[in-house]
Amino acid sequence: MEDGIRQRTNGGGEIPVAGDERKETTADAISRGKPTRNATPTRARGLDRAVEIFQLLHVVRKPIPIGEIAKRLGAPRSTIYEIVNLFLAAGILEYSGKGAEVFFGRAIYLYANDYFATHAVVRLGEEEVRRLASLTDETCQLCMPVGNKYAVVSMQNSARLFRIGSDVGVLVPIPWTASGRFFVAHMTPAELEAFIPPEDFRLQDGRKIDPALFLAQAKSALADGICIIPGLVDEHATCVAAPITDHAGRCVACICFIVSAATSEQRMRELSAVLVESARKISASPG
Amino acid sequence: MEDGIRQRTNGGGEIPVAGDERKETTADAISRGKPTRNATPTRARGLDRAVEIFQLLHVVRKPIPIGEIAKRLGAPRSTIYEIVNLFLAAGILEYSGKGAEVFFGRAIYLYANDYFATHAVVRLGEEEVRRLASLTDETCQLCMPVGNKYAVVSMQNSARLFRIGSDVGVLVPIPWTASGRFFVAHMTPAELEAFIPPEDFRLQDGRKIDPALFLAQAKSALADGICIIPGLVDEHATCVAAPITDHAGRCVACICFIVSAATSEQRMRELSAVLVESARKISASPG
DNA sequence: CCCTGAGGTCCGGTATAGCAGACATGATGT
DNA sequence: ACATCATGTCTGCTATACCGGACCTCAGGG
Repeated sequence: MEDGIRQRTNGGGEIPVAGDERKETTADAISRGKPTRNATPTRARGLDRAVEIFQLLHVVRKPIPIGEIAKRLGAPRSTIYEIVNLFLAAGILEYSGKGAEVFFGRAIYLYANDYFATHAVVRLGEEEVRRLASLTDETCQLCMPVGNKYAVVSMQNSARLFRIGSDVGVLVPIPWTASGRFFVAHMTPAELEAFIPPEDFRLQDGRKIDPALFLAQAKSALADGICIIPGLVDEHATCVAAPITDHAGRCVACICFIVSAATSEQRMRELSAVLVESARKISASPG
Repeated sequence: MEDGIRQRTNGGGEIPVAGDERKETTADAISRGKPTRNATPTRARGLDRAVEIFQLLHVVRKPIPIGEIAKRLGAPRSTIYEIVNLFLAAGILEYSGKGAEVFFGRAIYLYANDYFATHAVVRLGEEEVRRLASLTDETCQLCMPVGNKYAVVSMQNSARLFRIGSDVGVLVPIPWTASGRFFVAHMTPAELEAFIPPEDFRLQDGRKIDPALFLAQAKSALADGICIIPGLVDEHATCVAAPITDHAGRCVACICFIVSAATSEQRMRELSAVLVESARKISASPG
């Protein structure tokens, strides 16, 4: 499934992935306003290619031929073969689908297991998502930031199902939902501008979000401990989110509901209370 | 492929991790009897370091400081910092635990989700493991090969719990269990010798397994469609496994019970029948 | 048949990524 | 106080990893 804003890559060197910033290497560099303007189309190194391959596989979400990877990345075939073969041997990628196609491998799966085991937030968060969804019969999600996007880590649809744009695991621009507000609430306007790719302020339906308004919403959401934003993912949907913080008080995840915009104020208050309670419970835990 | 004189770049310091063979790149190369001769301790490339980092994190199974990674890999600190920072920016690794420690990141988790979604075997296998464990009240596992080891992908302990040596995700030498038999049953003795590191034929209690006997057991297991081996993981445990095959008939996973060695023959037959049935059901599915 | 376009391998040259090691900093211990 | 150790950054030299491109095979399709 293509999600809207894809520009067909017409023989170019640009990766067709919706926003990514693999050029920035250190965490510090992200907040810096580094223009990333690199003049010469120069030789790339294997590690960068590797990351690009992972990101590409993630957005296509299905096995693709090795040659296709090279084509989409605008990279030399020989190089991609070399790298992919290395990862195949390590089990990080594996042949999948019809013969010549590759995808993520078992090793990745095991590594994710390790991640899961050490992260109480994810473990407990997924539990809470299931619990809240069955308790309230609303669509509930656990979201976490990934680079300059965020991802739905876990989702439970309500019985009276409501159309949801995003799938589990897909990277979504931060301005697109209420949850995103919490991930940037601590930033200055300059930091925000450096952090969010400009195109991410454009919603799926074409409307633009004003960065200043966005940041104001974020600050006020942080102060309130809850964020309610209507009409973002969908004209008829409202997003309610509460922040989950680590021991240092930084927002590391959000738990949220996607509800009908027609939901009564009374019920919104109830849902908010439930979210805040859940978020607090998870935040308290170590990890 | 007739010229054996190709000098595969075989450098790289030895990683102190129990067996790994990331140097062999193609599936074909695995069956070749390359002795992994290691020449000069030369400069390693970033991609190899990256794989080593992943494998190290996987075996320690908890966040560790970046400097510690360098030390354990015998790699220059500056290099490891560079690579780790790159992966931190991509969300593949992330700071975790106390400040300076790093571990697998959210991106890995999302990639694993993609893997899971495209692999019916894993999805259905995990279901079956839960079902069989509750049905029979025995410890049940789903196992898959990873490189020249195998991993427990999913495990459900029985109520009357029985001491199990391996944890989910840990890489285990193939000769150590009944399941392993199926992964190598198609090989010739020469292929087997090239594939399994010699030290893997030594069990935890020090006993050695004869490769010839091992292969004989494997062949007969394949013919029977079931494999019952007592006293491998533990003197008082017996391993029962059935193979799950892909559309081409190759064994891609095993589902197995770990039961007491005192289990009656009658019950072993019942358990075997259940396993075979489950394995057949999963094998039939596409993916 | 030949032509095209896949998948996959191999090779030599050169831009550059990795290495060694210095340096700054902040804990910790005695 | 000093000594020790760990984290993290930076720099210049040079071994080599990436690249371009040739090459082979196989599978259609006309």
